[in-house]
Amino acid sequence: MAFSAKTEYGLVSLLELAAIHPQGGVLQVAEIASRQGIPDRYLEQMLTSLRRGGILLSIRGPRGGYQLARPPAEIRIAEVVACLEGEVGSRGSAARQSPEFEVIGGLQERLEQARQAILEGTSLQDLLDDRDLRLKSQVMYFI
Amino acid sequence: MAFSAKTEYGLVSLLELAAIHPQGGVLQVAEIASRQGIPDRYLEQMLTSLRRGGILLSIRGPRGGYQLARPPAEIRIAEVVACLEGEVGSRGSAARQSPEFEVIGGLQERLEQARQAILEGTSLQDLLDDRDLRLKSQVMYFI
DNA sequence: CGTATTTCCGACTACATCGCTGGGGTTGCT
DNA sequence: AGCAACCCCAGCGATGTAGTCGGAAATACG
Repeated sequence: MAFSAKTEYGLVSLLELAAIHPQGGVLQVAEIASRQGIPDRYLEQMLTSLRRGGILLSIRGPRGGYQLARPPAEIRIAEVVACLEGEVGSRGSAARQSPEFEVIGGLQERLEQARQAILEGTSLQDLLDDRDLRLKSQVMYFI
Repeated sequence: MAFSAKTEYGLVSLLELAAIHPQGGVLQVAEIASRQGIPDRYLEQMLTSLRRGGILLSIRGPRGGYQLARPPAEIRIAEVVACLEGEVGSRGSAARQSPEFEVIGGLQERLEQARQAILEGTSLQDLLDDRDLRLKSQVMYFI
């Protein structure tokens, strides 16, 4: 199932920050937003969530911005997604109590576990490597 | 990710119908609805979708109702889910075109494929077996 | 010290979707 | 004919999503 815009925007921003992390990179909201074509006042909220979740650090004032709190290899995507689309409590309508509903619930659990396994097994570094691969093959195409 | 109520209700109804399929079972909307505590006028719509999708057959008039169009082993859950939560066209917001967005898109594709693999690999018969197992162990508990 | 720049916080709006209800129409058994 | 079931579709309230806005707090810089 698709990510929400919140989650996409947050992940894209983390990718940008991860790309320049070895240089201790800091980026401003407006910078990321204009580069990715995202409304900057909206992106602000996602980056704030990520800071509250301990994934980003922020620097206030002029020449401020955001940077990763840890190296990309130590940031699991599961953590990021939980941080961005979480906080919507009260899961569904209390799950009916017939054996049939329980069976369906079990199926949903298996689906959720499969999803979680992928998100847990993917780090920001993995996505960064993927991006670099795409970038490189695009360059190859130009030659 | 969680199923919508539409999908849950549809699957539960199919389970009820599958349980009595060997007897060529037919059930009426009101029957299923009251047994599962679902609003009957709402359930009607799901069963109509399933009929349009070729998963159910309907019999009109008095003594009418719904029955499976095929044996439960030949009904894959993927088909059912597609039928129930489909028909929402215009996939998202045209997917931004930066390499970073493409990487995220790739991740979403992998998630979707994992989900689809489970749904494709599960038949209505599998869920029915699961239900019978739960039913049996509940009986054991009473003794 | 003052000002400009940046993040921080919370409220607000517009729009879509979801879960559900209702009003008839059609079919077909008896 | 008459009733019992499915059929179609229109609408409604609640909720969530995407995006906007106004202004407060922090801080680099002249």
